[in-house]
Amino acid sequence: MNIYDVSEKSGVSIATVSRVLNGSPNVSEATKKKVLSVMEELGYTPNVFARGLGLNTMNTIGIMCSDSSDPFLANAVYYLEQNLRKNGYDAFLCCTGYELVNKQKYLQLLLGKRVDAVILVGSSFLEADNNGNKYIIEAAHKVPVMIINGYLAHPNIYCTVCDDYQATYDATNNLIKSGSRNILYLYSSKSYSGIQKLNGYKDAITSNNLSLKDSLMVCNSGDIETITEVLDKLYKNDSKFDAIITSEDHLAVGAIKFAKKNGIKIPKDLQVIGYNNSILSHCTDPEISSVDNHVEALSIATVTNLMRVLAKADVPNRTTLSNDLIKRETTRF
Amino acid sequence: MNIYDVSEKSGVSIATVSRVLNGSPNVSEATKKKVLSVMEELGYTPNVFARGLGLNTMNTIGIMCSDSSDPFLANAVYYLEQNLRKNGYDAFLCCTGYELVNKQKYLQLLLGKRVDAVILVGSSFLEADNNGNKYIIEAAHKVPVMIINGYLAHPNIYCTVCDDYQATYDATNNLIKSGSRNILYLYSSKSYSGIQKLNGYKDAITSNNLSLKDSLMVCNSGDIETITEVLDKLYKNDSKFDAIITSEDHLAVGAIKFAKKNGIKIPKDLQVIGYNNSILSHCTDPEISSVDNHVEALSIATVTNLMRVLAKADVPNRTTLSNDLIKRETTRF
DNA sequence: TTGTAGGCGTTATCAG
DNA sequence: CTGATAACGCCTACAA
Repeated sequence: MNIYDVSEKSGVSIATVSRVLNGSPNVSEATKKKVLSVMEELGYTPNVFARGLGLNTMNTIGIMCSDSSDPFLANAVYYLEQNLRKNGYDAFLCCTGYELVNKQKYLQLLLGKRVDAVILVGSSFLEADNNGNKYIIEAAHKVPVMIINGYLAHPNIYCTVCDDYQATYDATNNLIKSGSRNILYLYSSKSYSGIQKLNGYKDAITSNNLSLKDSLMVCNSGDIETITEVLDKLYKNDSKFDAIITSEDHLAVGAIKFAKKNGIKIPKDLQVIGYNNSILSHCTDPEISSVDNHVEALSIATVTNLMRVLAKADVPNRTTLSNDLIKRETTRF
Repeated sequence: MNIYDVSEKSGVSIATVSRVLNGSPNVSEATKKKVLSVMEELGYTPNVFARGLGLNTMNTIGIMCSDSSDPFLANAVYYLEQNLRKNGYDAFLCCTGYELVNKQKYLQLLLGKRVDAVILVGSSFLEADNNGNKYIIEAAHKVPVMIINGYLAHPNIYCTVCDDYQATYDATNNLIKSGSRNILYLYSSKSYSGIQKLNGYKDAITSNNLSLKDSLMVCNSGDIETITEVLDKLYKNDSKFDAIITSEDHLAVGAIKFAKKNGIKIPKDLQVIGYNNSILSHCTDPEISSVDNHVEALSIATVTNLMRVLAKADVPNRTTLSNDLIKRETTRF
């Protein structure tokens, strides 16, 4: 079943069939109608491989994420796929894990599949060491590279980030204004956005003339239970804190559990702020005030930018979206 | 940069280059070595479109799920992608939503991309009305169709399901054995697995000589807050229940919140069982006893079966995996 | 408005 | 073991 069968059955040349297929205006209404009806009758579907061979594209975008089961990333992947499809693109999903060698290997695989562009979801793709980002830059020589929540200044790389610095700054500032003095910053990774948030925290502390303490900046990549224990230990070791701001909702869940365990009242004696405004923030009691980073908006902006890039339109290297704190029951302001 | 360039530079014909490319044994060690080094030098990558055109496959599998941001589905997609890749296949992701027309449309799109098989994740793909499943059967005429958590008896359709009937039966049974008499079954959808669970519940009730009450089987697809309200209303309307078994963890979260709101002690006066053993079951206080349906095992079994199908090996139409109840703090047994 | 013919980069079938 | 050549199915000048 190919273009020749259609051509034969409808009594026109394959060129005309092809024209109909691609909506060329240079076809008479009559033949167009005839060809279409024959296609329908035969149940003809153009072969994407042959088409790809000629046009050197199959309208496919590669989505890379370290772990698509992470709630934030899962959401991003979901919205990306939806919006890509709206624009006629299919999405290759590629879960790389967190090791550099795998990220490199999978990016190569994707390029080997001749995708039209690559979208990297999550700042975990950017290494602190710039050497670790070479593979991304190399890829950008071949196809546009879109990055969500990470920034790399290079031609053909387009980043969509949310303003994590400002959000954390504001959140910390609000905690201070509402009376907290010893604010613990709890984060799980030193990725691009992890650093942004950390800086927001630091600047808010110092600009309020409070002193920055290393003991109040804790990095731990463990799960809820681990986090609960970590906080417990800090507390028992006489670390004083009256607020916790986190880089991920599950860390905030750990904070809630820690407080309950030790009979600490939230938000009276301890304020807690989560990040991502995921379903987790609704599950606990009290429910967690959390920073909403607008995954959907991030995803839409990324796809919109990508479409412009593919259309050779002008697109800025970085697009920044603002975040909003969703106030629930773990904050006093 | 194509096979001709390599051929020319290495002084052999394109046929030989192709043989090297495909690991044919009929190539002398010497020429093989030479060709490989030239490929390396030129940074040659075979064109997947041309290859696809010849072989009529690009080693691609379509994954369809209604909503990849749902924690359970997100996990499944993650494990599927990982295991497909291990077997040399790439995955097209396709989030269809819950409307039949879209499911049909997207399945066509996927087939149009000439995928080697399709995996449907989640029982939401199976309609109660068998007419609504025609599009799946039609697809099975072209490529193997794998279904996770759904069952459709038809050639070239292979289903991997977890034993939701048994799990719900056992869970309900345990609730009864531990003293509960009025058990509320709370579910969110009448999908294939939704029905399985419901039947397990019913049979456990009747086989314990308790009476089945319509008022104790509640279907609601709302979010946590909605569920809390629904339970609240039931309670205020004097509906008596001393245990709640749910078809999804978030429903159980709603149950916890309802209990807290009304000062009901868990598990003393109310036992609660969740489903999916997702991160949500760790977030609440008390933590939720939940049925683990082994998403990873389901995904692995599906991919394993698929690989066998593609290799023309014999595969049963249905593979059933058992579930396990993970006991936490909301049950007395 | 329509048709002819060449090209896209592989694979596979025959000869040698 | 190697090489020439015909598919694979579509797009697109160029010609008519």
